[in-house]
Amino acid sequence: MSMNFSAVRKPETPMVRGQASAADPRPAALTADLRALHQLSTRIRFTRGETIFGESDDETHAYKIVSGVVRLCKYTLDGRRQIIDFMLPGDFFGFSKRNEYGVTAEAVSDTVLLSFPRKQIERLEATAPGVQKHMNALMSDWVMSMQHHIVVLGCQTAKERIASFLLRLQERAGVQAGERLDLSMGRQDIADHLGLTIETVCRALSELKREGVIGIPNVHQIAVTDTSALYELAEGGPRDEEYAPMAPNPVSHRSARHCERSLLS
Amino acid sequence: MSMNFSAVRKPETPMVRGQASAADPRPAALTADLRALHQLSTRIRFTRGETIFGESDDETHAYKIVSGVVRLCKYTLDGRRQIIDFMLPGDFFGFSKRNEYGVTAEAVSDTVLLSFPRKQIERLEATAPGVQKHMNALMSDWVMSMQHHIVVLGCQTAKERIASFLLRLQERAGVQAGERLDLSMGRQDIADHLGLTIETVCRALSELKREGVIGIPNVHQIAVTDTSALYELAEGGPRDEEYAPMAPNPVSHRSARHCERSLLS
DNA sequence: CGTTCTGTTGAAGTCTTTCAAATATAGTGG
DNA sequence: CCACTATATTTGAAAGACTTCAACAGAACG
Repeated sequence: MSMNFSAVRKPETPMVRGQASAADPRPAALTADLRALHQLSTRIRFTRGETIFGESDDETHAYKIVSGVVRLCKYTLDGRRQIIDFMLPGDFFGFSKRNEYGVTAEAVSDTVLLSFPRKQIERLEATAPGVQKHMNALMSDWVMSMQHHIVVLGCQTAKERIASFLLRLQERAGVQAGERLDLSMGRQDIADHLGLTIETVCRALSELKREGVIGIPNVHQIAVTDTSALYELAEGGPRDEEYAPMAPNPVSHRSARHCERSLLS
Repeated sequence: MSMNFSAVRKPETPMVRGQASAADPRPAALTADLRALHQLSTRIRFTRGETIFGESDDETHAYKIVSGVVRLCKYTLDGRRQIIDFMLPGDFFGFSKRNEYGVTAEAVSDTVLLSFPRKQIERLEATAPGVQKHMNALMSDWVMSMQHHIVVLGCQTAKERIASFLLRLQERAGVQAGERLDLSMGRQDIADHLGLTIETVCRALSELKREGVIGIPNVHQIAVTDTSALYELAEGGPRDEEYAPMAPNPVSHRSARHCERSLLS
């Protein structure tokens, strides 16, 4: 069973749309290189549900999202689906330094993408050091995000997973306090991302709503009313608690009985 | 909550120990570069349970395993632990292009490592193109492996996870058919890697043993007697079934009711 | 050879899934 | 613009898988 990475998201940059922002904090030479990168791109549209590339397709292009949302998923032989991650506007995906993508990319909503020929990127990487560095940074962020998601899937309860998901989406989408979060993906997509069933996702959302942590004005919008409550759920402790003295309070849920932690060291 | 990647495993190379093998299929210049890399390394030992580096430690060194096993893990504020992956002899870990490691590395067994100063690697990357390529390949493999693990955690039952784990370990360790698989890690480690409890790990192993799929000569060894049975469990279908026509048979477990797959396209 | 740690098995409890049904939303054609 | 159909979401109730608690067995170690 073969697979590989092929997606990454812009680090901090709030939400650059199609062009490096003028307020980009990176050195001038670097942004110049990136601008060169953008010269190579072509605009493409995909409609809701459309497949952008398949897991074993030849990796000919990389993509950057202008608008819309894309899901990167893997299918098992018996038809189970795991959504590795969602890609939001400004995110870059579909490059893996390998021959096939390793994940399937599908449009969650109607989507506009910039398409970059792989050959061109590689040529540019060789000459423009900024591009190389940039790609590495993207990959680094992508790995970070996957590590985090492994923790979510490995250690968290349904409600905690939903909390993590909402917080991360809120951050990435650059939603301000008080603003509403747009969910372009359906409940089934969320379920397949978090390793839950659609019913469990619904119930967890309903419960958070009942508790007053979030509001659900309509199916595709969430209003986070109590961010710190979400944090406590998602991170397993109150916000801003700079690394407590290791396993401080008696843990309640999901196997946390292994706080030995190197008796030596 | 910050994190980043910092580990990778040699791709196909069965199990190089400390030095690039003579049978290395890569171009000569590349292996020369890698040889240069190895000039930079220092030998270090760690004893069972010892911490090699912490999640937020400054990323000063990368490591390659000569012998022993290392676990890369993340701890939540309330003390839950998730083992992102185990590193085996020949594996390279602890480089992330970021400032901190993002994961904690601990010796599962007594371990001998080669330690590479980060600065030196970077210098070498700049001059030796082979090193740069090599690092990218390692990172690419690492991402692949994490994507696979996300599928395991997101879609699989306890028994399936154990099957996936055993198969992957068997492959990586280069265990031949009939040979026994050495488990240096304890049951709790396996549990924390697979998002299960230690009891569930035991029960799943016992069941596989009862079914005649594996043998357990002693706690730290597994004899895989029926590899294809393990495959069917791990991959959700028989071995060598080149991409069935999408969701062929009625799926039994863990939410596989979403086989819409782009009605357009 | 006893103490301690790790692994194994049993039984009860919990959370999530599954199955089922109702409600809401979106899309279509009149 | 409305009625109607298809799709998506929500909720309930029962079943199931995994966890938790508890006790025991076995290996490791001094």
